[in-house]
Amino acid sequence: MEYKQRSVNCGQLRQADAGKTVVLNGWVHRIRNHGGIQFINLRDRYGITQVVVGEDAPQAVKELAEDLHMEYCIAIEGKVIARPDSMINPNMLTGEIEVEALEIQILSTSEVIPFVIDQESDAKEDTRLRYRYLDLRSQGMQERIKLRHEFIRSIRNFLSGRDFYEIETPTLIRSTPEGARDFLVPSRLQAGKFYALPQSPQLLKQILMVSGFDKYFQIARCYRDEDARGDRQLEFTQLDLEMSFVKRDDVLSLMEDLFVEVFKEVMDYTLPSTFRRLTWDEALNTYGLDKPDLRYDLHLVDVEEVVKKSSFGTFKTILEEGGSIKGIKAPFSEELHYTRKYITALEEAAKVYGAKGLAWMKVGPNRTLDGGISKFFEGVEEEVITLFDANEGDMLLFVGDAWKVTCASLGAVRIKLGKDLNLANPKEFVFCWIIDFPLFEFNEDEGHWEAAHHMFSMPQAQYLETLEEDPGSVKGDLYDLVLNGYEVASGSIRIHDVDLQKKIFKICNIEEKEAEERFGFLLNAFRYGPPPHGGIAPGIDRMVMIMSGQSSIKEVIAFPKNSAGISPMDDSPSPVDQEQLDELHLCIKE
RNA sequence: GGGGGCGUAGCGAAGCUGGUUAUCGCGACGGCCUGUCACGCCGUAGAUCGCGGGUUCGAGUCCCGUCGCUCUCGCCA
Repeated sequence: MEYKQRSVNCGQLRQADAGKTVVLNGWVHRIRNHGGIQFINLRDRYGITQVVVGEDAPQAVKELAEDLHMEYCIAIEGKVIARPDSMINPNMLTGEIEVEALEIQILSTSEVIPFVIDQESDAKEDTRLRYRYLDLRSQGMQERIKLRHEFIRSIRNFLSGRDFYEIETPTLIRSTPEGARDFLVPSRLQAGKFYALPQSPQLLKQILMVSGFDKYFQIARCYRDEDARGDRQLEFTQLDLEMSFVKRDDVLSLMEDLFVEVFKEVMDYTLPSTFRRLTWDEALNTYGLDKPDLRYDLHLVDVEEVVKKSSFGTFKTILEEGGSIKGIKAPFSEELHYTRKYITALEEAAKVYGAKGLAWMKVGPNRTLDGGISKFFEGVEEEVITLFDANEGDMLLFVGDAWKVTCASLGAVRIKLGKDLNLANPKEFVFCWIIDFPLFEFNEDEGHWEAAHHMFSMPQAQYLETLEEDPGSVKGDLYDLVLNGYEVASGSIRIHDVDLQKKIFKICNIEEKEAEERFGFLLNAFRYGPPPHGGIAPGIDRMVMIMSGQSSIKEVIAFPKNSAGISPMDDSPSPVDQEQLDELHLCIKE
């Protein structure tokens, strides 16, 4: 079809363009028909331009204009007119001008759309995903997809400038069933055998280090067959990165430099040149979780000493049994009243993470304690108040339980308070490092130790001697990067010593034969002069989500899946033909 | 697998303790309108109230079951 191709886009024209004859291509965003005069807002990726069809317009244009409907794709040829001052629309990029239509071509028509394209679609997520092609037309989605592009481009620029090579690794790889569940791909050529989609390019990038590509990165798609969450999809994108001859701090400072530059470039946001570091122990003890939102300070307080002096038997028993008692101060608030109902809501948040209850007391006038469990603290009020740096109207909340439960429960209370008290500035971005993670955790169900992160992370030097005797105490050269309460990157210095690697396998209850089967190719590579190396992998989707102020990763992925792993647009996953199954040597179990 | 929330017209919502013909906005359709920019005004159509069963004289509303969506715990090296 012959049609007029655009000479300008819909976000471009200004007063200075007045008088020009232009062609615009775009979608009919809104029509305002006043009888004698008609306004058409024409939209494309770049903006919206007002087109006028007035009394003087050619008859053919007037007739065609009457036929237009929302989301028709059209071409307009017209003359740029400067609007008189009184008609300038300051809310539009192109509000200084309008285009007087001389010719209109309908490039394609649209059926009645299921929801109106607006700044943000107000349709339910399910509907938005079914008609994702329409949802993506909204300004909000367009902006987020653009931000994502610029974020990735800026990362590529920075790393290329630092001598990194971007190297692709296969997405059909060997299944190594640790960690998350693998997505499997049946092999046609090798009957009964399967590829797996990578949970991350972990082993391949380590092998690239053995190959001498000492600075590698990749914008890598990763696949984990686990239940989705607001910040988790079946497939997601990581900046996968690895370097040789580096120590932990080299990786951390590279990331700091990277994000300082990228945030400046794509957000015009100035980050500090280094990020705060918390050890894993500190993070849990102080904030209750390993991904604290440090935009606000609200922290947990260890109250074991004062509990010992109190008469609160329940808590004392917990201490005697090796548990942990902590508290948090909910600061006095004009807006939020600490009613019974609200305390119950906080308690519910704590219970999700295993707390049996949430004890409380109020700080009264003249440094007194009221209500709740305050009667058990007679005589030590001053100590409690000092400990929390509390003032009248503050509420003190306590959990006593196993250390992890206490931390996690109060961490959840902290997050709820932060949300309800609006403590976090949505325009602020606060990074921090969590370092010194434990290398192993004990799997109660299976009765053996397993890697807390993955099995290729280096134990810290001072634990090398006692590795096997006391795995629980071993800290690894592991680090997470946290942004506004989300884990946005995770990495470690890797093991590059075959014997040490075998020792780790053994602690994780993996027999030599089994290790050989699964990771033999890595161990083989390690026989030929592997360099010391380490890396990290920031999650692209999560970071763009946070940067764009969203709380769901789906808002920054063009075609995401829903929480059941279904793509409502193309209705995948879908059944396949018997023929396909036969070729793959598969049969479906009823 | 567990817990919370939701499901009413194409879309988004209201519908309190059960009670006539299920309401509103957007959108659609018809009409009027020469300066709007979320245009305005008049009118019209459009709903097996997710589905199945039950209680009742009477169910969108109550009960049981079921399906779907969503958030979340578990899970996510």
